[in-house]
Amino acid sequence: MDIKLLVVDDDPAICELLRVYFEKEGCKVKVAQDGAEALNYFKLYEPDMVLLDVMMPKKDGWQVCREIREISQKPIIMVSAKSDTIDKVVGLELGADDFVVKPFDLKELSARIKAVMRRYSAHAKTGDDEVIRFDNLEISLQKYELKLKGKPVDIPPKELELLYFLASNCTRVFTRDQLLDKVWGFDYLGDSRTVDVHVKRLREKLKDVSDKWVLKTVWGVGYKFEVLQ
Amino acid sequence: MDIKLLVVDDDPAICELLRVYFEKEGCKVKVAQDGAEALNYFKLYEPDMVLLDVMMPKKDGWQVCREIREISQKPIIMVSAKSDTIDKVVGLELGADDFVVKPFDLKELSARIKAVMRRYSAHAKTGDDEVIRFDNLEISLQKYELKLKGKPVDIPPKELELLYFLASNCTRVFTRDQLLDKVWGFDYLGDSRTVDVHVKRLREKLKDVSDKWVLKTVWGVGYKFEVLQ
DNA sequence: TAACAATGTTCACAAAACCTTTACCATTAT
DNA sequence: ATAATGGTAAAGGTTTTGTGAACATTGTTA
Repeated sequence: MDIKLLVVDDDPAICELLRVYFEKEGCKVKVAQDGAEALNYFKLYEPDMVLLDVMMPKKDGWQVCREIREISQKPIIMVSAKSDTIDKVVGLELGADDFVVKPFDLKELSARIKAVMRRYSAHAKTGDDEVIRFDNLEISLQKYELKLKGKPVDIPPKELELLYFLASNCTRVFTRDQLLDKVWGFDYLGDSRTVDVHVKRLREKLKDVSDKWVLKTVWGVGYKFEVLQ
Repeated sequence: MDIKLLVVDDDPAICELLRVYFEKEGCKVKVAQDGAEALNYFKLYEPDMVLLDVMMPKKDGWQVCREIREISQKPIIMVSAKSDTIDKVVGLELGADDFVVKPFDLKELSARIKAVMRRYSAHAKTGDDEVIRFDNLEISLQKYELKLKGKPVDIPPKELELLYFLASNCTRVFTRDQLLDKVWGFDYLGDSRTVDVHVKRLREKLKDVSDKWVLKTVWGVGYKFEVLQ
């Protein structure tokens, strides 16, 4: 990975960790400790990508993200301690390209950086609205919207994310633990029966919508989005 | 939670507390009181996860973590009295999977163990879809699906696993005990007639599906998936 | 700030699916 | 013929899942 990286975090230990790791990966790394410094370095240093912590004194990550977006479309990955869905949405709305939750796995972060760079260089601006479609079903992550039989239906974020994940990996079975991992996040602490309840509520909403697909229980294993016929 | 746990702490009271608690949770627990002992037990006992105290006489937790990482990728949770960020960063850099601060809440610790195990097992098998195919027969472990003559057929997990095993080792005979071993698990305690019943139910489902293979009884020995012609 | 609404999580119990054992009969080998 | 082995139906018993309701959390509004 041969890119210029700007790391923005008020915690020197984390900055140092990231610097060491990504220099070993072959990146050039510049570090900024607060929002103002970040903006200065961004203009001077012209990095290929920004790793931006959300919680910082003075100017927070959202503000920095907004200001960078006024002058550049370079990819930004937000880093936060909160796994809050709203945060994720806010971040993506402000033009961030990805979102990583502390404590992060360095390997995963590295993979995400590569993925974002790939997207960025492939189509600098395709504005890819990732929409999943099946019979009478339409899910847009960009709009965070669910349409059944063509009509928008209110749905809580977690349910939407779960349905989106299952539908975009249709026919494949996932255990509850795998779903917690993929949808709730790898650092989620909680009961796997939570998945059951979300599936139950999804099924209520999806009842009588289509007979060409179904949220199926695979006994002893987990759930899958099954496509029929 | 059915895992083997290695607890490393120089305080016997804490070891005992953890041992009692996690045995009640269904784990097997081994205790080591210092770093050297920890490494020996790790090699001998082959635990699924290590709970590792940072501050210990002689060899400290960092050192133990480093040495375990030289021989294994098994998950490690570091336990420390300091909530210092530096500690956390160092720990994660050394390859620890999570970090818990004393005094800890047993429930939270338990939840973290589950979360780490989830991550670990999710990463461990980036399963390609291993599909078994014979005439009019298709078994996918990833989809947990059985197709006969191209059409999906509902089937309980044990039956699917048994058929999958036999078909993926076709023409070879297995005794009931071997099947219990391979399909049910080496620690399964039960009657070997259980296999008969599953074979019977499989045969019902597989009747009239194909004449190019068959679940055959090898008298006095066991069963095999036989390919004809 | 307090009350409220929406969402997410946990819990307990009911329901369903599945697995195992048992008993009895059929088949095979000697 | 008889002893050993396999097939099968049915009866529990166990595990897993569904579900309603309570509780917790978060964000919103008055």
